Amino acid sequence: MTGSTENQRAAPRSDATRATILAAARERFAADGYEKATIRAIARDANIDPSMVMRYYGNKAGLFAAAVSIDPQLPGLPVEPREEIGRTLVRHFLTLWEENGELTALMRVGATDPAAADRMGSVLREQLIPLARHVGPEPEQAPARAALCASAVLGLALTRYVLRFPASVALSREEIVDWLGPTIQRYLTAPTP
Amino acid sequence: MTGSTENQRAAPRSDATRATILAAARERFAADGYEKATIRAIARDANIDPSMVMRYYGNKAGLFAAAVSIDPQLPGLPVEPREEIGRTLVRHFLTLWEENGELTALMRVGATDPAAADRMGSVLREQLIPLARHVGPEPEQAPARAALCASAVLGLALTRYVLRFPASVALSREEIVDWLGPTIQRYLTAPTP
DNA sequence: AGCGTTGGCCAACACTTGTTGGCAACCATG
DNA sequence: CATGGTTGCCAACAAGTGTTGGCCAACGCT
Repeated sequence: MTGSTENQRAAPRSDATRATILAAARERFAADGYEKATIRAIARDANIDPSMVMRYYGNKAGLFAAAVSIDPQLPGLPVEPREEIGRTLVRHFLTLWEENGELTALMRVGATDPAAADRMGSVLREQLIPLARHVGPEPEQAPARAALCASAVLGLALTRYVLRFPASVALSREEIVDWLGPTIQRYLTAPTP
Repeated sequence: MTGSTENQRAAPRSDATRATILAAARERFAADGYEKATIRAIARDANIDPSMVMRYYGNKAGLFAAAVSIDPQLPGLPVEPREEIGRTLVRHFLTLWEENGELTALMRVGATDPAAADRMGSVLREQLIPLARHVGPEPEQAPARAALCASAVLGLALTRYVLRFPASVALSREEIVDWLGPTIQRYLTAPTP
């Protein structure tokens, strides 16, 4: 099964539908969450038979795992104007969220599924906390500071992209950066209050 | 059917199981979200037959509506040391969240169900925005300021009570007040950045 | 006692879900 | 041409869902 020693005869057209399924899955998961996004609905969106989804991705969990891959490249961020890191982070997360809607899906699912929740937590553990340790004072406070940053960023994502509060959706990118930037900056670098 | 012109003969013992069902429903909804919290599971928790749930609450939606009633009495808050309103609000929300877990249920459900999302939004509309209008400068900015406060508070609730990030759970009540208080204060009262 | 009302359970319905196996068409290679 | 693997669809399965109606036991009344 897909174990190919010499599979170079031009991409089979299955790859096309494979991608189509994945795209449909992303949209559905983002829009409806895990349970309400049924395989049948996803297959219908992709103009494909439900059984094909199973063939390509094994089961629903596998499809979800494939649909939502997350890695905000935090280590690649410019830390340099150190008093600007708050704004930089907010901008980074905003583009991240607007470019791929899978993040919304991940939040919707994480609200009920522990596995997805842990997946979000891994970003905190492996990227945000190290960043906080690197950029802020008193390294042993890094987890707390990072958690606060996460709550600020995810809170905005929640009200804006998941719950879609009109007042939150109405905020412009610049407003958000101007308001949230200093908050993140303080959470990361300010001395303990 | 239940159309009673004269139903005053002392609380029937059905009220007891009625309450038992409601309690079980709250826990299940909070723990599992709307779809995964099945009527059968709730009934099992309440040591009752599933059909009783239907009899008492009509249908699943009705049960959820009854289980999750939310009204943070924001208007009743002391606004007075006006430079303390940030801390006051954070403390208020923390106790609110710790006293009744239905709020966690509401967030879990709001992540996928638009009706529940709107229900959360109503709190913003009817209580937070008026508060922001009353306490902050430039009343026409009240929606934006209130939305930012909501994102901060809900973000913490998300990471702490829903996703249960260890780093967020580890925060003490005082730490949270000390960190989030100034943030809310700034969102509400600071001049436009 | 007999009566109706109430609180409760059981079994079943109709439906949707994820998932599986069999079968028809294609397409490149021998 | 034949062959074998790929790509796809159809029909069905078993399990779980919300929901309904009928039946039984206990209680309060006259």
